[in-house]
Amino acid sequence: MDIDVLQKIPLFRGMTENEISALLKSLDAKKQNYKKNDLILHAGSKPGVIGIVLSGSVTILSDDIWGNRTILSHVEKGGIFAEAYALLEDVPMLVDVMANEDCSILMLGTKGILSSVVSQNSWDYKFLRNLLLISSKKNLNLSGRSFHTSPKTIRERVMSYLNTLSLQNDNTEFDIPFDRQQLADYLNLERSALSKELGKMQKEGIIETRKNHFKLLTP
Amino acid sequence: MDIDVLQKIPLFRGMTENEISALLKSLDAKKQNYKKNDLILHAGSKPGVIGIVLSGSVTILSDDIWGNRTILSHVEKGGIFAEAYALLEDVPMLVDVMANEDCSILMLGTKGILSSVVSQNSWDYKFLRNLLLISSKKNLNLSGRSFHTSPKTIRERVMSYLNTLSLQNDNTEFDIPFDRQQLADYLNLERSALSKELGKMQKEGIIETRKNHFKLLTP
DNA sequence: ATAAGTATGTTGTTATAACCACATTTTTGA
DNA sequence: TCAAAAATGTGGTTATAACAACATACTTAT
Repeated sequence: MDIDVLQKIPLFRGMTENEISALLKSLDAKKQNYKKNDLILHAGSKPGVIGIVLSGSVTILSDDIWGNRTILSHVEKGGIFAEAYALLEDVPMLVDVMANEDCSILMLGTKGILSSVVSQNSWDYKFLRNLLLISSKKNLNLSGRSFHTSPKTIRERVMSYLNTLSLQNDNTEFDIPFDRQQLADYLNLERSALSKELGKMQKEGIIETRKNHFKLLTP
Repeated sequence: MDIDVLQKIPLFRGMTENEISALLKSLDAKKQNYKKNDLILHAGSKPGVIGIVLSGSVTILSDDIWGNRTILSHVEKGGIFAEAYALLEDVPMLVDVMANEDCSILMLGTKGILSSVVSQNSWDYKFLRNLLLISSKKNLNLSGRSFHTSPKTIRERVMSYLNTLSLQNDNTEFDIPFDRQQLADYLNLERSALSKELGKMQKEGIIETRKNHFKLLTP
């Protein structure tokens, strides 16, 4: 295990090599390799591990009992998955985790990690802190998306999203990090329907847009 | 400040009275009262505080620049809000927090709480642990909802939701915690449209339902 | 037991988003 | 710089969800 690789991962930020190797031993770290489409964790189980993507990427998905598959998200190199399930030990997973391509995963057994009431060693406090930071970021992303996708009309979803971007940039003019297809996916819309609506909004003088650059107009 | 009241709040779980009062002092705790519809925190600001609802309840909402208001969620007594923003100190709030009724709020200034690399006292480790637990739970709830609301058709959203409940209960027969209106709100649907679809699904022999009891049939 | 109130179901209409097929523009790379 | 590919836009059609208005069932309190 290359400790110096791990030091660059957000989960291990601020930790010394010694702390990381103590952590790995203590949490029974196991590196595992998967082939594309291998099932890594499955819905209904309680694996009690945090998965860290060392290479490749994984897909979070769900198959329902009628056979429909839905892709929920991807986790890239350096990202972690299943951490919420690992911490809430009695909640069964509601999703599957599958190898999106050949990948290697580091599994940390977190059983009982939240049960001690005091910091026991030099790394557990940092580990909790990093987990909390990651969890908070995921939270903000999730609630932002849920916010943008709750309106029923395309217009409202777009407005909600652009308004947020404007706030974040503290400017009515800004770039978005998506192309049209990605924006449509993010807002749970059909691409061409989104294009159509953006066109209308321009004609109505509400926005100006070219590629991923947007300008909000308030007449 | 009644410490024994705080001990019942998840954020302070496992802490002694001494620890809680040390924490309150250290985090510059301030109790504040708000009248219904008072703005407690506003979009664009970086308050750097965790809000704890001691009595009453608050609403998380967003007003966009075109004047449309969207209600995002409610936080009841004992719940906390703005914690993700408090921890990610440079992210401006994307939402407003408003008093849903007369309420009293305990504000904790968390500035720099994540900057120390070691546990400094007897409460910070417990505090981080509780925050992480709360954050993880919010995460699971958020991603679950986002999952259930991403399909475009009513049928698929309902199936997704019921399938999850079935998994959680490890049974094809279960009760849901919503009435029809609440389920519609949760799935971002119109109530009568939901009723219609549930009726269809029963006729087709996919489900059986009466009130909030459901049974999944797989023919 | 009954009336009032609330929740749920039903029907028909309308608005709108998905979908499809293709045109146009932009990007890429040879 | 040109051809190919990718991204984006447009128009028409269809499916479906929202909406409105009302009927029925189920609760609750008196």
